Amino acid sequence: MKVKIVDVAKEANVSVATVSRVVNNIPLVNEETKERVLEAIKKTGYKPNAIARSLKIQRTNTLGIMIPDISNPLYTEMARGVEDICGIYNYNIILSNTDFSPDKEKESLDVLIEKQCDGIIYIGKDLTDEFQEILKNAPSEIVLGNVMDERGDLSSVLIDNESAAYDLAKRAIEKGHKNFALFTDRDGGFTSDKILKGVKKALNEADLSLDEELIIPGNINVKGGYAMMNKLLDSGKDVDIAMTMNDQVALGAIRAAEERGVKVPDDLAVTGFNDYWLSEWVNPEITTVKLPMYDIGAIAARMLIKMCEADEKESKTITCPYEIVERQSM
Amino acid sequence: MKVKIVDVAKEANVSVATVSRVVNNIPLVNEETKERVLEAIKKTGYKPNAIARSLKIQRTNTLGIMIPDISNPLYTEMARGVEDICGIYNYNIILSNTDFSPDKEKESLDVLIEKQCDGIIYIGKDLTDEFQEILKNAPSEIVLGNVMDERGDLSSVLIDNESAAYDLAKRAIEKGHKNFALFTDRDGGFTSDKILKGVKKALNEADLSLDEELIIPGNINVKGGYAMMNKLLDSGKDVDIAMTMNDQVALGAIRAAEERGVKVPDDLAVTGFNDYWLSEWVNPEITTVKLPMYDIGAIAARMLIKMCEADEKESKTITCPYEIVERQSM
DNA sequence: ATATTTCATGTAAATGTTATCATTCAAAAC
DNA sequence: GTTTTGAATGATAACATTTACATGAAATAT
Repeated sequence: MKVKIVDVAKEANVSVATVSRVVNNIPLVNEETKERVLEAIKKTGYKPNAIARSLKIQRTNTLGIMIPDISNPLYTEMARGVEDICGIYNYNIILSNTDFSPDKEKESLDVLIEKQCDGIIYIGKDLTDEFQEILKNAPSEIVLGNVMDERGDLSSVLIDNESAAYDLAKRAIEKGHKNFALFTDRDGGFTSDKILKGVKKALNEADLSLDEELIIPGNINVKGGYAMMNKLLDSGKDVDIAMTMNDQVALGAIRAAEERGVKVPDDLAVTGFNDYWLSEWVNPEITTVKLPMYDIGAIAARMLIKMCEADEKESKTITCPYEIVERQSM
Repeated sequence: MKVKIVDVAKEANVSVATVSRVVNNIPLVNEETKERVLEAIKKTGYKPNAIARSLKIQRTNTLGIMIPDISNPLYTEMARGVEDICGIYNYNIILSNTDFSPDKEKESLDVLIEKQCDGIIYIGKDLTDEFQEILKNAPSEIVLGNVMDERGDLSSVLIDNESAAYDLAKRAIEKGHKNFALFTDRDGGFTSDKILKGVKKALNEADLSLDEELIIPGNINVKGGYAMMNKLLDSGKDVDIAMTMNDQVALGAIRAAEERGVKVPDDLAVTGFNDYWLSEWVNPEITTVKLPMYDIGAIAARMLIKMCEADEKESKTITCPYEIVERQSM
């Protein structure tokens, strides 16, 4: 049988209130009795029941985190950032994979709310109007990670993907590239849109244009990159550079190119997006833009915890800096 | 103010008991009143309070998972396996990073127990006697993931790393390799020990021996691999093959070798361990052994949930199969 | 000496559920 | 017409805490 607060109270010959006081480090308890209670706790092996405690104090010290796929390197860094901050502030994390499925997202959110998470971090690649509405009405505090609430006012911490893509494209233009191909996300989404926009803007400013047929959609992973590059090469079009949405895609693309005898970067430049550790360990090393995914998670968590503790209700959006990192593939 | 069961009861003009019955899908409630209650739930926006429920029924439907580092590809797959199974059986996950720190492990465990997790999955690279004792006495059910309890009887699901290393080394010997180097974990641990043992066994059987000076310890990541290979090459010893404990290490090692003009696999073979998706996308593709990390997580979770639901207390250990996958680096 | 303050402790209500037991009421059985 | 059954519902005691309030004793002030 599990030992509870009344058991240690009996053991120490005090009331449960007193035990509760020493457990929660509330002063106003005599040093000597405190000693006795501590003794009793050790002897009985008492561990407070956080569930009962939460019910009473109406806080769980728990954050819910909705994330598309914890095993996807894109998201795992963010999760770690959240985790580390939670560790510092003594919060726990309930994890929920959503797999980009709206149904799973709704389900997850319900569960997190029912479990009385003090706050919830929503990480995804897009935010539908419908879900925005649902989040807005949630009883828990909400912060969006790497997702923008374009029509609403939910707090969020994100990256200016459009500028990042713009900068990277501009750099490419400066290097003399003129004929661009762009590998986009077949499932669309916020990030993909912004990158497309940024690239187009850079091209426009340089009086270049993007051949719509060279906007090639595919899956955002190595295989997808491999496939998209093959499609590009099959098209027979004249291209200087292929910009991708992600380093893994770039890796797959480079592989496909080299298998067909196309040298990167001499015959064709390739860029990644969202620096991944492996990108400087492959050959050629991938030129990309470094996005501080860990920081996004950490900042979002800190923000959320602040929202939970103070009732500082004003919603903020924080934009994190990125950094173009030029390596060998362009 | 949050709406609770009594609010719904008032709205629907029934007792809380009845509402609870319809929420929990207990029969014996009239179809018409059920309708009315459902209506009231929708109208009030009632969401059951899982905390209160858990307190009453003495179960949380929550699994705790202790994991060294969620952002480490080594562990992230396992986490995903756990997650998926939990999704199916309607459990939630409380995540706790331990960073290989015994102190953090103890802390984590306490928190998970206090939060009344029905079961806990411990993932690590080693199990100290002290912690084994602590786990054995924990009030929650415990399953070890990829960790062996050598002197105890805790349930676990693992891989026969020794055999895997043995098989891989044997394959190397068959290919004519004679002079082995081995890159081990500077921090030691269960996996590292077993691999060393397996390799030695294979060598012994072939009347070969392992030069103790060619057992090179280092960090288990790309940089570590890079450093260990440089150390090996600096030694000037005559070596055919370097076996590593992990694909990332192999990647770093290969890079170091090629930078020094040592061709892999022609001048020197390199093997990885624990197949990682990137290993077939780099050049040369890495020969390794594929360990079903996802499955370990999934099986551990399924086992744990079974232990929580039936009080099937007998402890089991399940060993998962591995597979040598020969690619280009050896 | 009495009144007042301060400190240490105890009592008990409240947190939002579930589940046991009791109750009601109608229909069926006698 | 009375008794029995059984289905539907309600009252309420847990579940393990925290905390506002009450109490009592000792110390201080009057």
